[in-house]
Amino acid sequence: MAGVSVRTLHLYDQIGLLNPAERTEAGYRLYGEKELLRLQQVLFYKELDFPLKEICNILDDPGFDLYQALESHKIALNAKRDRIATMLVTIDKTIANLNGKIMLTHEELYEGLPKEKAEAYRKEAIEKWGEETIVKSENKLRKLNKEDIKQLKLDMEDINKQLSNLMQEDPTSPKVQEQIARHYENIRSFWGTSGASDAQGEAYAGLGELYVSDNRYAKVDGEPNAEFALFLSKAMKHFSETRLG
Amino acid sequence: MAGVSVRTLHLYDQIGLLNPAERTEAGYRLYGEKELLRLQQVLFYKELDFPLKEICNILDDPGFDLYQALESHKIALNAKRDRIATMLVTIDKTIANLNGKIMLTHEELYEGLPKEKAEAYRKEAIEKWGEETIVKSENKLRKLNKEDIKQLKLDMEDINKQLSNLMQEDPTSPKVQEQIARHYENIRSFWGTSGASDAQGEAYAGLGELYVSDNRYAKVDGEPNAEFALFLSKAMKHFSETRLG
DNA sequence: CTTGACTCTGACCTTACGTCATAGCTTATG
DNA sequence: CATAAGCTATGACGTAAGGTCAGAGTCAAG
Repeated sequence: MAGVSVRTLHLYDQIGLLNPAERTEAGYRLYGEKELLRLQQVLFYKELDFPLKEICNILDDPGFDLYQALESHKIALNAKRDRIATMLVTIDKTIANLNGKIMLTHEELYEGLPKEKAEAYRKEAIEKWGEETIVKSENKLRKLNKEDIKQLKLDMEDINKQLSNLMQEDPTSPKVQEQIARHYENIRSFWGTSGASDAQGEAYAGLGELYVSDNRYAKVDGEPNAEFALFLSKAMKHFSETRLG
Repeated sequence: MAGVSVRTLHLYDQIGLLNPAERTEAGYRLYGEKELLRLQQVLFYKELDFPLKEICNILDDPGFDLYQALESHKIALNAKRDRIATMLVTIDKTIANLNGKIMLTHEELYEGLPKEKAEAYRKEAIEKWGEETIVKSENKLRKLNKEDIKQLKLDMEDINKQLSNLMQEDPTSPKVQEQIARHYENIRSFWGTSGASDAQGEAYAGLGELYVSDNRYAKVDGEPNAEFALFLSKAMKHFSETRLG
């Protein structure tokens, strides 16, 4: 009738938030105009995410301090909003990093695919991430010729091998950081320097976090290796703070 | 040890999200480094408000589409954030209206209080709503002399009497709207016109909503009257839309 | 050996309902 | 009038992510 389910009315009746005006012989609940008005009030506060118990107090306790309730509720909501904002930033970073890595695999895919399939795949990719991202990336890739790419891939393999052999070292040690510097330059060749340069540090550290949160990327001998991921992320974080910050 | 409770570890073990590396004879759970790393991943996604079940999939299902998960999660978070923003606006409006009404009662209080008590009350009020609000309001009130205030109060009583006698009428009828216009002017004398003028309409309609959501304000013969509140809010809404919008 | 601090399992509690089962009521139709 | 469709009532269980409690076992220190 008014956008609330029967079950909801049962519940409100049960907790004394909204009692029916009367019952029929058969026990059916009957609500009058007064109850509809009260329901409006209940829904108003429910829209503000007040718990039902507190709505009870607001409506029934004459000494209830509505001000303080609103103010503290406002503070709580602000905190929630801030937390969501933080989460959105983190998600965006994660997606950006994921895109960065996927670009690498793209290049591998494009290389070995017949043109038709590559075209179909491209369409799908555009649907997923939007045209802009894809086109940007392709433009970047076009500037690299096949020899460049092959070389970068070989370099990356070597860097990974070196780093996986240094896993027992301190991630901040010069030996490790030297390889990390190579790693960074290699990654940057794919990413280009299109991002705002002062954000590159964060992006690189974020990529390290990605390695930890998604085990598909940090591999040793072809197998995902969580310890290697953590090692890399520490080393990359240190690098970004000391050399890119 | 790592910011998670024992109960949490029990739960994660139970749902297969994080199983201990082994158990002692006595059944104690033992976690190795690998498990700590996995815990980091779990916490990462939990911070993003992913449900535990989905974290299971992210970490264990190799065919899981992390992109789509992140994108749709992002959409959901955006919706949540927007909803919270709306709630904050509504709360602010409600508080502002409440303040507006409280200012009226303030003036009554200040009038009859000895200076010391008034001063103490003022301090408390400043703590609650911030100095700016209070000072603004006091400046406004100072411009009105006692005769003005007395007259406004008498007018308001008359307006309320007239309106309560019109409760059976259509809230949009000219007779009602004529009294509502008086009501608006009277209120405005207290509020001043300090708000952005294009927001006055919304503020007035919002005051009407307040009457519905808080039964302390709309009274007939000194008694709260929910029907009168609804009648007033409808009439005020119509007024703000036709005359202030 | 005892004590205190820890762990184990199992169970119940929280929010605001949705869903289901069983039973009774109401109403339209044959 | 009988019956079936569609409503309602009550009671119960399930949800997410643990918190809290109870009773029992375990560990290290004094």
